[in-house]
Amino acid sequence: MSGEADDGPRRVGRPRADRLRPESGRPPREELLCAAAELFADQGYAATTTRAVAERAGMRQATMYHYFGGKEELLAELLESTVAPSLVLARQLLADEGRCAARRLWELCRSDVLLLCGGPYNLGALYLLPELGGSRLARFRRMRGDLKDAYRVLLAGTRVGAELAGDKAGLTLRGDLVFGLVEGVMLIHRTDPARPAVAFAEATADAALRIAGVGRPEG
Amino acid sequence: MSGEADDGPRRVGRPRADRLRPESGRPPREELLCAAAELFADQGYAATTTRAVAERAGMRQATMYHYFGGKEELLAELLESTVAPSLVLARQLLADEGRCAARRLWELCRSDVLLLCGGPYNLGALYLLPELGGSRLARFRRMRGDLKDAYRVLLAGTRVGAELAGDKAGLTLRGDLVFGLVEGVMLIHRTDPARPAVAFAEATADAALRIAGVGRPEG
DNA sequence: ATTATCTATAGATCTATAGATAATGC
DNA sequence: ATTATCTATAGATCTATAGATAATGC
Repeated sequence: MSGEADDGPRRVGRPRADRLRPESGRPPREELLCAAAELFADQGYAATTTRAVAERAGMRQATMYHYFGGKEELLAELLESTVAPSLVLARQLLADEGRCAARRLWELCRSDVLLLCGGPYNLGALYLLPELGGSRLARFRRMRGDLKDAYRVLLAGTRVGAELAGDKAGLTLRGDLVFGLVEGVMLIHRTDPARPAVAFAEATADAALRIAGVGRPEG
Repeated sequence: MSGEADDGPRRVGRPRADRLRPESGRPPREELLCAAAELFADQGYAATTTRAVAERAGMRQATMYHYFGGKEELLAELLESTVAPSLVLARQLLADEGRCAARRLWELCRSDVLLLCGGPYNLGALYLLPELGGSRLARFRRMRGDLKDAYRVLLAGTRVGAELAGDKAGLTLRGDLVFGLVEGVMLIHRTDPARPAVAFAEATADAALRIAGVGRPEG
């Protein structure tokens, strides 16, 4: 009994005004990112106002600028945080040359779908925003390009990849189709978010290998 | 020699101000729709202003309201005009029970991709807009749902569909994956619009049948 | 008279900044 | 003193309407 409440608001700075949001406990920066993720995915980037983001995070509009330089900074950070884990996994899988390439490709697909559809917000929908052409998002686009390359390299390592070794365009096409499926299923998920994500991710990975032209590899 | 210029501007009403746009000759309503399609697909719906649409169509902002009630009306008309031809084809194919279901499914996929990627503007990108939840777009959403149903019915008619006859959820899942691929490849097309659309459409249809679990049917 | 367009603008935003305020920390 | 927040607002939009204008049609 130290004389203060549970998770007592022993926080520096002027207290917040409305207590509409019930003090999530998370740091404000994180609250802002989550609020932005949800709103961007739901209503789109351009249609989301800084006021909406801030107020969903429990603070007034101007306070957001204490943490972020503007809306675009929020978007860039969200996008990069979404693609980064996939890229880490992709590099691990690329390096793990002992294992069957088809199996590694399957794992990458599964993990990607899960990451994009499994979270509390439909982060995957961010990939579909038309604003991705923006200049500050160059780093994200590069990361996404690297990820797509990883898909292609893994595909090239499969039995089908070996068959297509001479046909560079054909290999790129198949890689793009696989990558397109993985990103495309996020649209499906948006339509029907009730479906269990894990089974959906595995079914998508299976389908990706069928596109590639190899069957599902054994565990 | 009737005494007037080529396609002489014998048009009623006050002449346009700037002659920045070189008189396309098409009716203004159509010019507006094309301008909107291009801008919505490129920059997104919310980020596109009525001024931008009107001026790309060669008129002043206010003049747009002579033809459309507002931005949302433009979007609704564009979306419906995009999905309508697919739906017509889907119904024809559903009725044509004499032919192999897999072959019909292949044709639907091919035609859809071509329609969405092949046009002068990337109309397919409109499907990805987050604004599709809006109330005035209910009719479009219903049409899109009907189209998805057609995919499912055609899939059910294939050899694989017969195998899955008992497994309703499994059949829905496969149908969604096929439909997801077709819509997803538009993302790919956005990244690389240079690739020839016809070959791309056929490759996507092939991939769709591989997802479904049937090989490419003969001509 | 009818039509298609224009100019002008009211009203409603939205972003980003300036400066005040109310906590804790020392 | 430092920090996180607030209030207030300037400046820049953007939408939609009102009303004028410049053609053709009769």
